Amino acid sequence: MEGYMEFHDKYFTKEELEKKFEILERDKTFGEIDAKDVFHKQTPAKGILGCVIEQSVLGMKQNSLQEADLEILQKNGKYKATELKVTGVQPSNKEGCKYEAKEPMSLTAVSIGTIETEEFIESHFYNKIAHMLWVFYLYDRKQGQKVVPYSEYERFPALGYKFLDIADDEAELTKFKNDWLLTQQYIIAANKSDKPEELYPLLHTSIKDRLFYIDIAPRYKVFPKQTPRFRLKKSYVDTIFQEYFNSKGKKKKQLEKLPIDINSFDELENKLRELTFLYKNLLNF
DNA sequence: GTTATCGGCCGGACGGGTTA
DNA sequence: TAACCCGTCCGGCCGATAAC
Repeated sequence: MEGYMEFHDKYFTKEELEKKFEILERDKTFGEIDAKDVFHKQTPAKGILGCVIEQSVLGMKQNSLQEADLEILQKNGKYKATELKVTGVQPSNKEGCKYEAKEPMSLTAVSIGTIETEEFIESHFYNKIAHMLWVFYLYDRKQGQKVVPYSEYERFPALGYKFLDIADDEAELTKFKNDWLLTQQYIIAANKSDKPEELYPLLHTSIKDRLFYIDIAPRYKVFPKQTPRFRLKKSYVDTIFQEYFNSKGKKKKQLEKLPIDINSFDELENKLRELTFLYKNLLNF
């Protein structure tokens, strides 16, 4: 099919998407949003809410291709590959906080055998996070309900959506790059040892204290075969949600940011050491 | 100091789709 | 058709805090 544009229904302008997604901001449940009745015409499976968005909101056909969900037309006439992510929030007890992220967001595999030779800017990981469109919903437990069965997902209300272009935010991208490099370097080092297979399982444990925005799960295991995957930490997912939810309706309000630019825990520790030194000298003075 | 309770996080199970 | 891949979901552990 090279040379031909295969038929796809995933091409949109940003304005088209915003128009179609208005329905997500009107306090509707997914059952109400589900015009195509995906809930009852499709075998209950994980990711059913994503299917409702794709089919009932965007009018796409069911597809599970291993490629970006959406292509969004830019001002420059080019299309921008964008990942659609549907993620849940739950009621929060934290002060001044109605909802909080429910879970970390899994992204893509830590491909051992590939990541070693990748450049960050061309990596699978980068391409997943560069441009995303997040849809939020309330994971609405009934009294005493720990887990909500799939059959009840249709009563979950949509809470809106947010475009997230990490690729366009250099400071944020630097932090993700740092996390990714720690992962890559660990795998490279493991490969150089006598028993790489014994070191792969220790990946996350070994570097988690230095990871800023991502974590890695599950642990590498040969049998039954388990391959580790990058995830956005729950705390990161929550930050993005709060940023959206707090500025919803009102004029945009940025969350407080550190006055200095810190991109890794190493840098943070250095800064703290500087400050400690500074204050110690002041006190001795 | 010791035990009970809670909540967050780690990491692995599940299961559908894809690939060899 | 079996192994593999990957996104979602969730059990259970562990550390913090409360209660004794």
